[in-house]
Amino acid sequence: MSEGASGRLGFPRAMRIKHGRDFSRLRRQGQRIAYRSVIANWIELPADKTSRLGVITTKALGPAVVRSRARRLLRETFRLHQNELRVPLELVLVARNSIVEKKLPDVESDFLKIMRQAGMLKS
RNA sequence: CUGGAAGGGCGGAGGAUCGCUUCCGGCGCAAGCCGGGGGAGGAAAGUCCGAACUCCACAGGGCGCGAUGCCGCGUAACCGGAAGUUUGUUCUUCCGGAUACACGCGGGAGGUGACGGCGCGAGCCGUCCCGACGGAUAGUGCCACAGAAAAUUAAACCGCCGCGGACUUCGGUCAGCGGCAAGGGUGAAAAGGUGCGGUAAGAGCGCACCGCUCCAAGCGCAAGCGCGGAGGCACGGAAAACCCCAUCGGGUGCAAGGCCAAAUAGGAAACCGAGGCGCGGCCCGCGCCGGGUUUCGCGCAAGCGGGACAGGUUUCGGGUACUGGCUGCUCAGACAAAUGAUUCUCUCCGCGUCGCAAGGCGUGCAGACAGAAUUCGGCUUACAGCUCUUCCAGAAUC
RNA sequence: GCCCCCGUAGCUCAAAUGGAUAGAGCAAUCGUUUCCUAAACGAUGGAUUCCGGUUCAAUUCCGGACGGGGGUA
Repeated sequence: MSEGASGRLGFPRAMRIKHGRDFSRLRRQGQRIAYRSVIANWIELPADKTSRLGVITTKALGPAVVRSRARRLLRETFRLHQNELRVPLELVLVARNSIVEKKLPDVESDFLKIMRQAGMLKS
């Protein structure tokens, strides 16, 4: 059913959170953990659904080129590690200021630390 | 060769794997899958100008408001026409329009800022630089402080000169009545300047020269320049104060505006025509309301759509870098917003290190500024490094 | 994306149509008082966001840049 079962690591547009009400629902009702460059809000989904991701990069982060890069880093991180999740999630990642100078491995380690702390990773 | 100034050009190349997005073709009931093509910039930025396009009313007239203001030439998207081409209202080329009160280039007043030259001097000439440049004689107001006086019959504070008078130590002193714009002083600015004559002292009062104003041969498409002549000289500054004159501008902005399956609330649209109410900043004017007739559609979120032709290849011509044709590929289109991640090779540059050197090794996100959002032209700002042209300075060589 | 506003000491505000020393409160520093601190009193320093232009003269007028804030589906 889900692409995770086939081992592929795609991230098409259908897996993105687009609506403002979805964002505000997750920010208000979801679990929340912040670590270094990332804040995560999430809600667990039933096992037959696919995970969805939304990314928030505020204007305080910097100009457009900086915000775009932060968004791409967070999206790439989620794409590479989506199959390691124990259950599907609706997830919102918020970039913090410290992400600006970081490279992909740093962001990956921050993300995995949060997911491990939340007990969301497969053992 | 090194450094500086001004003005141009470029802003890595090729590949692999994993992703995103769009178009075309194929498969599939569909979700989607497979193959192929495309996928950020010179500033995409700031949103400072202007234009296209959109709807509001057909965008028209007046008032108000805003903008622009020497002259000439040039220019985009867009619009129209013709020819060729295409399944096509597709695409290409040419011609014309559109327009500048966007902007670019050139020129001319002006400033007299910098340097140089000429002249006793006032001043003039040359080179470079700046150059938002209608009107101060349409009117109203302003020019602080200082100064006697700050703008129109200019003006006597210190002065200069004359007259008669008083006093006198016979040098002059004092007050009075007149004349004078030369000198001093104030100021950003004091009502032409330099000299000679003239005079009681002075004054364009007279003369020469310089400047100014007016006329003007001739030159230039024009702004304008100006041979020559006339006038004793009038006209302070500021319109980036209000304002006057001329010209231009209606507002709105792709979050404009258009189409629409399903669901929800129950109305909505078109036409007819007396009255009431409202609306561009305001008016002419226009819109809305209730009534009748006809029709089934409208608003909101989603979706569709508005939405894209600018570069590269080959070769030819003209040039200082470059640029124009020919050929011919067909090429971003998202909407919590694609254009990314990892990595290899090659060159460029910086740093470290080894080496006499050539170069080797290591290191730094190809290393700067920066990410399309309706389109086009311009302006401005940011920018590692490479590179070209011209000029200037220094060093070396002939 | 599009459309609008605003910039004066460290902070909050002045300076009416340009005119000379840019002012006030709080804060800061120093001193007096006190055994010490606070309060009080006295004194001091500190600013027109930046770059050009107009003008004799610019916080004020004009142009540009920079920074900050707001509206709009």
